[in-house]
Amino acid sequence: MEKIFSRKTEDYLEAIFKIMEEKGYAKIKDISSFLDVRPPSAVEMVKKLNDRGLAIHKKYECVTLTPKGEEIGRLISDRHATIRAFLEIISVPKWIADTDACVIEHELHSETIGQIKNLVSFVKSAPDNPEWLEHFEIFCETGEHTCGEKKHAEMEKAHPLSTLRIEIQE
Amino acid sequence: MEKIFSRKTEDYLEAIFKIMEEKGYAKIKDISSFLDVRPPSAVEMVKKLNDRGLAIHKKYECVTLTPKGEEIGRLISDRHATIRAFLEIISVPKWIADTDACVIEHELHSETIGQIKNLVSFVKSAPDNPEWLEHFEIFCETGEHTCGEKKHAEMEKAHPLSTLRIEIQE
DNA sequence: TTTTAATATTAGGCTTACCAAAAACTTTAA
DNA sequence: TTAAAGTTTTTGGTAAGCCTAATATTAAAA
Repeated sequence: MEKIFSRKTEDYLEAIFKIMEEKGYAKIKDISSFLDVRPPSAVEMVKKLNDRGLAIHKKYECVTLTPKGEEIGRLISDRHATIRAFLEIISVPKWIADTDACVIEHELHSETIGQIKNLVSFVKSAPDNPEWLEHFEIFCETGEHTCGEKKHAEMEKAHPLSTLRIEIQE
Repeated sequence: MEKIFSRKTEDYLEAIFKIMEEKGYAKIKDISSFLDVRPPSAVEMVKKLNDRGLAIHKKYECVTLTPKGEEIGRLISDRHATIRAFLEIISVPKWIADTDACVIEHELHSETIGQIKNLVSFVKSAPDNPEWLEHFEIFCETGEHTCGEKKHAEMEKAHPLSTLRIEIQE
């Protein structure tokens, strides 16, 4: 599938998809509060989705997705889950993982998403919690390899996770 | 640093930063071809950057960055390198890694970038090419853990890398 | 059933960032 | 030093998405 849809189009399709998963249909208000926009914005976009055959909507009635719209909604939703799972694996706090997944779920090449998916599968299906993940976590705290033979003098210290940093620099 | 700058603002600052790294200054044409936009677009944005104290530009003259603009340009440029390095570690082809890095280098929480940076450091500073990376690559091809004890029947096959897929689904 | 509250829609406007065409300026080459 | 070529700027327009305020419709409560 070529890149055809704008980021916002995908956002709306994903939102409607998720709302429909729960309730079977979506109202304008559901969509606008899900995406944190005002109702007129949702109306406008839903109208476009309808015209493009991605959603079905008649005035004052509920919104549903066409098969095509649903396909895209599900795809983006899956990407979201994949990216989120990956971010959690590398110890990004859940709330950040979720919003950051929103940000990067669009526009990544399928190859990239595929590899992230692989990494997630690799870790989750590993015999146990793989050893290197523990090593990684220790590395995050200390900047040292537990099993380390070489010392890396010129190596920067790892970037510690902190929930309290307000001013953030990298 | 709070999120203040639009994605495009950051793109322009990064572009000017990189061009300046090479030549010491940037011309409108350099910027517009770097970002693949037409000169009037570059002129327009450069004017804004100038007004916001991020770049210096007088009519018909070269563009340079102020210290503040340079700081941001460098930050984005670093993020780009980090993300790209990560994508290459998980076997995303270079050309995809590069364009995808462009896409996700903006708007990610510092915590997230920090953890990706940690992962990259972790792998690159590891005593050798860490064992699990090899395992991961084998996993990508076969969907199996080499050292695997448990079998995961319900596990999906890994998503193979393919340079030839035209139609892409996940 | 009628009033009220909630929701949806329209109308009109804003901002960002893009573009093409034309005009202004620089640089290069004759 | 003037003409041609190249670059930059201005002008005027477009599209996507968002907003507020006002209006229309539906749903709920009296």
